[in-house]
Amino acid sequence: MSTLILPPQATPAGLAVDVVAFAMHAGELQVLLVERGSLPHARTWALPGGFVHLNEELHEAALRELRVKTSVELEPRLLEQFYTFGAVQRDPRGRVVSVAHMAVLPHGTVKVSGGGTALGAGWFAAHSPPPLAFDHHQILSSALERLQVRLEYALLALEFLPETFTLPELQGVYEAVLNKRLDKRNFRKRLLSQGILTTSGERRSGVGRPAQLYRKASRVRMPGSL
Amino acid sequence: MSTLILPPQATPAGLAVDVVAFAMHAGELQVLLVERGSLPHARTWALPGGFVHLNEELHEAALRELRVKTSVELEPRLLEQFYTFGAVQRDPRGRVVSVAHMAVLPHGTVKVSGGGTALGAGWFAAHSPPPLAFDHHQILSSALERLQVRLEYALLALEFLPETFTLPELQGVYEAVLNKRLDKRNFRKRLLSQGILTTSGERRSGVGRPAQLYRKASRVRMPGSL
DNA sequence: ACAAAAGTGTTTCTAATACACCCATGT
DNA sequence: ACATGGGTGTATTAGAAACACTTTTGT
Repeated sequence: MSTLILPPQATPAGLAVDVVAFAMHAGELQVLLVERGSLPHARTWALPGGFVHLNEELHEAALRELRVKTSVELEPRLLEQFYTFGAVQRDPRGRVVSVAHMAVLPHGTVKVSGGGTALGAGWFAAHSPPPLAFDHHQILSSALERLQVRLEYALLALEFLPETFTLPELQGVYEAVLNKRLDKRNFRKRLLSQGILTTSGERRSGVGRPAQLYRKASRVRMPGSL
Repeated sequence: MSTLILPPQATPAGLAVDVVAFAMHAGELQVLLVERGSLPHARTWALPGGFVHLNEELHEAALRELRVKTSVELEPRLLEQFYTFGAVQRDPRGRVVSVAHMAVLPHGTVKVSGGGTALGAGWFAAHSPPPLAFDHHQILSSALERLQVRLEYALLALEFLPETFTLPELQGVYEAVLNKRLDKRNFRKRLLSQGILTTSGERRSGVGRPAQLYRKASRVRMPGSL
């Protein structure tokens, strides 16, 4: 396997990544956007993203762009590629394909600020975003769909919360992501019957009756075991 | 929105597409492979694919590569992007990302031959393929998973068959894709209760009792209608 | 007549839904 | 005491799964 050069028909397209980073704030599903500081679309809100470096894996590039452009410090709890947007005219500068990633940031990720070429960064309601640069509105819609599909599957909702949380908080994540109300009793039945939560024995105070705290079960219960 | 040139940090990576084209032959799920005629991996089986042209949409490139490399003439019944493989070292020639597509070819797609740089083309058992070039084994596995997930959803199984077909044939598609046996009675109940099939009134002859022919319902029955 | 493949019903179990009241705490 | 939010149980329905024999044709 000798090292060859790319053949002449290889298109030197620009290779970019964009990141749709979700988090829960104020009981709402929010998405992290940056204000572009350079052309095209200067001073327009956009998804954090940029060009992939030559010796950088796609997910590394996504992580780097997220960190540099928004100054978030916490590790994303999930970061996965979900679709590649490659329409010929999607970027006025030339042929640029963007491998779009979806990220979930844990609770506590609030402070963000611009970095690199971004003038600023901020959180916006994911279901009603401001006007966005390029085809980023399409990318966001597509990410929302994927997030909704993956919510049940794979305990994804837990990634939005701190280590311990109450059932009403967890239900809030479901409702914010699915953008609809759920029945409290059925929700609890469904979640608890899966055996993936254990009570943390403690209670959190506030207005009204305190809620039981839960955490992810250290070892997931197999069907048939106690 | 003026036309700018790509900034210096834009990586000129090679942009390729690969196509995992499935079809049913001899009661088995098969995948279309080509024998590479040039380096690297010359004389190794690989997925049909190649570089995207500068003014070509991704799905157009996938369709072109499928046609040129394998000489298939029929239109794919489904052709959709499913994942982008971009590991830095996946191609010894340099940085090449491949937007992988999954295709379903209808019944009757049998004759294939090499074209372009492909020495030959052929059908192989999708669940036990020969050794493949690059990371194509991983791409194939990934496509199989996606195919299985999408099988129920969207009447995908019908795309493997000719316009009219028998229920045992349809069940054969499910069994071949899922790689497991299904119960005949439950299968028929499930499919017929969806109201998406109508009998074609005719019967096909062969060994044993002839089977009823079906076709996709011209207008899908809505819940509540007759 | 027999071999081969198509066709057919019932029972059981599980999961989803709809729905209304009592409980524990802070003020 | 009351306002606030947390917690609980039952009945109904729909879909999934398990399971064996009869029918129609060609030879």
